[in-house]
Amino acid sequence: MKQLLSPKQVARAIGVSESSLKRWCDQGLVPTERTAGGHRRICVGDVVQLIRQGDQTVLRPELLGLPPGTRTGAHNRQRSIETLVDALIAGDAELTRRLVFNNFLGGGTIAELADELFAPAMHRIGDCWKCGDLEVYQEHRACEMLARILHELRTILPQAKGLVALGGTPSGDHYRLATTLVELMLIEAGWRATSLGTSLPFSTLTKAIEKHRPTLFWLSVSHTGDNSHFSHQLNEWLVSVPKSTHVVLGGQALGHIDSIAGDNAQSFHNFASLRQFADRLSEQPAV
Amino acid sequence: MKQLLSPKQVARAIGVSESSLKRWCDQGLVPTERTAGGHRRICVGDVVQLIRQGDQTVLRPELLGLPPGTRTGAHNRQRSIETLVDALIAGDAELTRRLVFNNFLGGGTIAELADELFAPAMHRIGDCWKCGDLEVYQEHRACEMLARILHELRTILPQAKGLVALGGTPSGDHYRLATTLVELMLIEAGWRATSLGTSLPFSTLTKAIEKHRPTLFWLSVSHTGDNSHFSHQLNEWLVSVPKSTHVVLGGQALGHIDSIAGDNAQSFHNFASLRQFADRLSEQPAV
DNA sequence: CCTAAAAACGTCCAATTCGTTCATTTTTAT
DNA sequence: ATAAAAATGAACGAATTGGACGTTTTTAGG
Repeated sequence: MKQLLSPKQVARAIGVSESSLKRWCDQGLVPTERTAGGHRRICVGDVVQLIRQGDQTVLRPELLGLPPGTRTGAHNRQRSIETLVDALIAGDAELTRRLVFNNFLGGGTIAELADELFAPAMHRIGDCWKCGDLEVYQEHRACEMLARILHELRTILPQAKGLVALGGTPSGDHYRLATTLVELMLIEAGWRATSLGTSLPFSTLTKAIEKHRPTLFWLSVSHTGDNSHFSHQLNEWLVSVPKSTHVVLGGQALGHIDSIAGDNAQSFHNFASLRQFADRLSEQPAV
Repeated sequence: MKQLLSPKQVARAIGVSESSLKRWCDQGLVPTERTAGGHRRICVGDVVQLIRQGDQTVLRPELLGLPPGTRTGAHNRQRSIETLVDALIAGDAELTRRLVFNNFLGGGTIAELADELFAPAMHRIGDCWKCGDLEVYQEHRACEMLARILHELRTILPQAKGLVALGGTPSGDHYRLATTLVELMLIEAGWRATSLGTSLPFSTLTKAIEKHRPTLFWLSVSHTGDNSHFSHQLNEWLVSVPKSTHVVLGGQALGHIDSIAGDNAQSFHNFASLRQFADRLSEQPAV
């Protein structure tokens, strides 16, 4: 439920006078709702947008339900990654949350955040895991924490009523983060995106597409059992997808796949390019 | 035929105080009927009209649309479950959220919510799935939606600094909801509970316990591959857990397990009894 | 049908917010 | 460097909000 705040609360949270905030509301810089009596009500998501777009400093993040210690400003991405990795491995949920929110409020799209922060961090954790430097539970816990924070971010993203997108991961692939990130990114880009979850057989993907007729369908492939078998199944499925649905593929495990069949399927190696593709689709809704 | 709501219900739905709403009714801003005794009754249509056309009186339409549970009557719960199942199957995230939040804010603990709402609903969905009445993606999507809402609930639970609890699901068990529910329930009960995630090998559980020395460790078992093999591994692990950690077991798949080794392990069949056990543990922190 | 608990009534009041004006500070242009 | 323009923050009376209270109506359950 979107939390509504009074101008005074918002003003105190971001450290400006109530007068200025009211003026911004009246100028349309901040989407404002009104009570029947004429009092302004502002929802947290819009405040967050204001903070991200402008260069407002958050003085009292706790008033917005954001983690304490949240500041905006220049961030060293490299340092952020390292700190984040440490926090994730240590299982420090609070620190993780603060780091993510700091980077989110500092501006930049979800796609950038995914490419420059989450992907490198999880990649690094994956490496440590393979080297045996990490316990399984540490890796799993890290994913859990990030997933939780992504869900939290989702609640403060403005929800548009754009085109429909669906997606998920194929059978045997239980990696949830990537598909959740795609969902978030598309929502930020104005889509009505829904992640169907993980480990979905191709047959049910077909059913979902038949039922919801999405403009975009993403398949996040982080892990495949038998590569050639998967490749075969994938291509068989791809050609069966109706032309009205654009299929996009992504994920580490795609490197092992030879070719991609179907003339409305494409694979992407980062979130930024996928975002670009999605934006182009949105601009020309006539398919 | 037309649904009538009390001022309190409408007030909560649109996010204003009951006083204000009553004033608006009396000013004629909201068409209001009266009972013989003088109580106001507002019909849903008028509220949505007030919101839609409302020159500027948009607040929070998202809570509208259901007769909020007046009391924990069995009748009402039954209806809640059915509505929830429908919403989950249809993939209606908004309605699902509304239902869950209404039931939570209407009073009752997480344990009650889990036993009386989530468990029956998911059980029903599981049944439909087995009967083939449901697509795989519908079941997965339902889990995704619920998981997201649980994470949201978590953010509004007060975080205490009580005893430490860890938990998760064993290898091969990817069912996330149950372990998340236990985590939530324990947090509500004042614990510092962390779910380590799903599909965790017993060896890493041991490592986690060694590292964090939790007072309580839960294992949520919804799915086991080979029952006898799992049973053997489980019992072997149980006896290896240090005495300072109480292990609790739960989940549908536990019915297939014969016996439970270890004198500090116990199994539970519902959330309420687990909650009781956790409360007793909290009261006598000296172990 | 009757009883007790829960919800809603009407009223009151302190706190908050409204719209406006105005002095002060910051930015921009000459 | 100076003046004009724009943005800020404080102050004001009027209006709105939301919580508290004791009383009355509705509802749930024996």
